[in-house]
Amino acid sequence: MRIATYNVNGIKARLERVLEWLESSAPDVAVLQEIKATDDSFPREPFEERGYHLATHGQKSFNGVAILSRLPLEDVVRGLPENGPESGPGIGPDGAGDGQARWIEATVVGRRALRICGLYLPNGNPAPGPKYDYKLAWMARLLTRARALLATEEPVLLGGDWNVIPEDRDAARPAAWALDALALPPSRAAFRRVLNLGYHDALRLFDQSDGLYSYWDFQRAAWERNDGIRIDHWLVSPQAADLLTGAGIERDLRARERPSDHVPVWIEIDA
DNA sequence: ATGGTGGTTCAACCA
Repeated sequence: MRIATYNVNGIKARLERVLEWLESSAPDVAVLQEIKATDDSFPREPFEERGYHLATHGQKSFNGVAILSRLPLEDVVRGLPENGPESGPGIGPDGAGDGQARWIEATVVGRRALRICGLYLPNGNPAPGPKYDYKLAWMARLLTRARALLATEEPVLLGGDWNVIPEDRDAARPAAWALDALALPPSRAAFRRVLNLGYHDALRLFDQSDGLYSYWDFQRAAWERNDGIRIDHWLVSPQAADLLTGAGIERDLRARERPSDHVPVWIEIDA
């Protein structure tokens, strides 16, 4: 089964690109981020006509996540649970913990049942500040959820725009990101805490090379200069890692007309 | 230090 993550940066503006990609890449399941649409305004029909089941968790103007699947989506959960008050600030700058639509999960049953989570982790800039506090609090909630999912001993896939550059080798110009919320040590440590639970960075199980990027800024000709970063990831549980047969980045999509600033990252899983 | 580009919604925010 081929499973992909794609930050589309606006489903309405990107609809044709996304439909082309579904045709050419043919993922069985896809998690989308930054749909920037409410559940009511998401263009469902083009996806359903192409044989995809669809679950959205959207909001007006910003954020928003979705899951597409050729197989039915079961037990859909929208929103990341809050931690208790003992675990630190769980609310964002707007006072809303789950007011931002950044998390969706569902089960897809092929030959195995897979729990698939799509996430759009807060950017966190500028750091320090309330937005960075929100990022770290959100990552603490994510860690709690990741731990609970691990306890099921089922294959779990955490895919999306993590807004974390895990290591310096994941940036063309690491020094330029040293003080950015995507690369600050607390961001990297919170990302590693998920790995330390036992999850694996799927791409790194197959490719240890430098120069693997999933995002190039629209500004300063970042794509033309290959000034990229790797921030879109699949973190997979041990039971899911057992089934993995490949992973990759669809870099070429960044060169198309009116692309997203992100490209899809996929995994292939024997399930 | 600033501004560069793009999406959404409609002056400003987010990335």
